[in-house]
Amino acid sequence: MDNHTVSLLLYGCKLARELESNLPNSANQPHSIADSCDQILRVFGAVQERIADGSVHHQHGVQVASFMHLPAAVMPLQQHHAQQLPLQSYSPLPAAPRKTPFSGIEATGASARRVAGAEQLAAASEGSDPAGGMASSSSSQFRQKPRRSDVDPGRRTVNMEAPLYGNPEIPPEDGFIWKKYGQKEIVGSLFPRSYYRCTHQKLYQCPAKKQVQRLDSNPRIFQVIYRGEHTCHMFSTAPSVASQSPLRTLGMPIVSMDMTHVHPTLPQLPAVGMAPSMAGMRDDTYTLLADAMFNSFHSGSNSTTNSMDVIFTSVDRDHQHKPTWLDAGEKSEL
DNA sequence: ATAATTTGACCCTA
DNA sequence: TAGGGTCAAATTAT
Repeated sequence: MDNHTVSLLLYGCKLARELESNLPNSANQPHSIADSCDQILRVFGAVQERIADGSVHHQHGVQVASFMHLPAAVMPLQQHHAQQLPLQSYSPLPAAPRKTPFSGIEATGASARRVAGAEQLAAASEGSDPAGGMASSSSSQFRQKPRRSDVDPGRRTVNMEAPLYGNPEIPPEDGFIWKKYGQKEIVGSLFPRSYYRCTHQKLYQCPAKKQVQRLDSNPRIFQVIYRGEHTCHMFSTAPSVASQSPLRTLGMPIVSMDMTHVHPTLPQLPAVGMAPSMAGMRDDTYTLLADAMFNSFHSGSNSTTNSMDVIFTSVDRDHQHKPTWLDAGEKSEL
């Protein structure tokens, strides 16, 4: 059995372990479980095929890195690994496409589907009454005066439908991690408005905020008003950056640790989980590779020597900064 | 023990 | 002055 097949096998085992550990949380999300099972089956199916084919794909370099060669078919849905997001279903609302928090971001696989869904949910109401549905259920007596936030140029409004499964009162995930800091009853609105800020606001001075309010006219729909841009393209909070990556074609979840996007006043961050050799890596490709590998492997938090160390040790050794685990053809593409 | 959420009070703007 | 946005102590969850 070649390294690639072994890697696939280990990957399948990893998925199975994750399914097991997440089972208590996703017991009421049969689709999530079904997706995980399906993916596990596909991975093991691929292993079976490779064994049956006697496919020997001799590879040099670091064994675990050959996950990067996984066929696209077995890679989707892995945003779940990146940040333990509950897999939720979105029902797109008819609305004109517009800028969203995901604008400028391309992705493939489930990640792309999730983002695309959010894009489709983008409301046509930017610049309109922030109370949105409130207006539909209230007469002009509740017409809100335009406030400072209404003319905020950085404001984006998105309508998102509640997940099909789970508690419909919980607003759907949008790929970022938010910390709730307030809730207000809004005059003329049946539902309170919740205020969230990026969970990394303190650590990275990320200014991103959002307001979430259910529409009076359709309580299943959440109007989400985003304000401020994420500067915390670190760890697993943001779908993030760089659209041109070979990884996207593999459907890898991309979560950037690109330090160039972090607030300029910040000191050099300790880069938790990063091997020292990451620090000097400027090339986006390597950053993205690192992100993908980090997110793919780091969920097993108890393994202190994760594959990242192996990978970047090998990268470090390579003065040309070409990962040793890439095929020659792939190297030439970088 | 720590992190996240709730909620009343306060501040700012129209 | 009303109402939206934020703060921060208290409460709850993990």
